[in-house]
Amino acid sequence: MVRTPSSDNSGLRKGAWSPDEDTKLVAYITRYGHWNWSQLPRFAGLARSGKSCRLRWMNYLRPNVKRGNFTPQQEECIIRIHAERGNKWSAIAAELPGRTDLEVKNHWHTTLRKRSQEEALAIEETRASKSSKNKESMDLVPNCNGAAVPFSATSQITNSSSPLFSFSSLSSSSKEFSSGPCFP
DNA sequence: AATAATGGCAACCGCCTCGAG
DNA sequence: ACTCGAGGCGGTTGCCATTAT
Repeated sequence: MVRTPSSDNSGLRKGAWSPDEDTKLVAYITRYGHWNWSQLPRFAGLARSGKSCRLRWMNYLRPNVKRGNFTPQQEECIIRIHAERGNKWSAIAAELPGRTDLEVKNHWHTTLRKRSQEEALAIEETRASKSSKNKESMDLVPNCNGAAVPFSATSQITNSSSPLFSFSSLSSSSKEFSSGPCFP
C-alpha cells in the first residue's frame, strides 16, 4: 500500500508520507494557507515537491475529507455521472461532498467499473432474450437522492459517450447534476 | 500451512490549461 | 503573440492485505 520512501536526484523525498510530514503540512497550511504550492514545502520544512504536498492535502489532510465506504446511493451516483460525463473524476467528486477525485477514481477502477460492465452485459442479454420487438424496457433506478426515475435500458447501450453504460434517458435531467451535490 | 491471485489504497508521472510577464 | 511556471487532472503503478487454492 505504501511506497518505499526514497529521494530523487533533487533531494526531494518520495513515497509514503510520515506522520511528522503530515503534521508539518497541516500546521503550516492551517497557519498560513496554501498560497503557493511550489514554495510551500520550502517554508514548511518539507523535502517534498509542491505537487506532492498539494495532493496530500487535497486528498487526505483537508478537514472536510470523509473516509470510509461508499454508500449504495453514492455508488449509483458515480455510475450515473460517469455515464454522462466520462472520466471526469473531479466533476463526479464535486457531486459527492467530502469525497475526493482520487477516492472516486480508485473506487471506480476497483469496484464500479467491473459492476457497470456486468450490469450493461446483463441488460444487453435481457434485451436480446426478449421476444417483444419494439417495446422499450423502462426500469426505475434511483437518482442521487434515492428517488426512482425512469430509465431506458435500450438507449443506454447506444449512447456514444459511453459504450458500456450510460443514462441517456436522464440527459434531460442533467441540470440535476450541475445544480447541486447529490448528498447534502 | 504455504503459495498464488485478487482487491484496494496511496502515490507518482505526464499532459493540459491558464495566467503572468 | 509567445514563453514559462504553477496548478489541476486523469492514468498508471507499487505495495500491502485479504481471499482462494
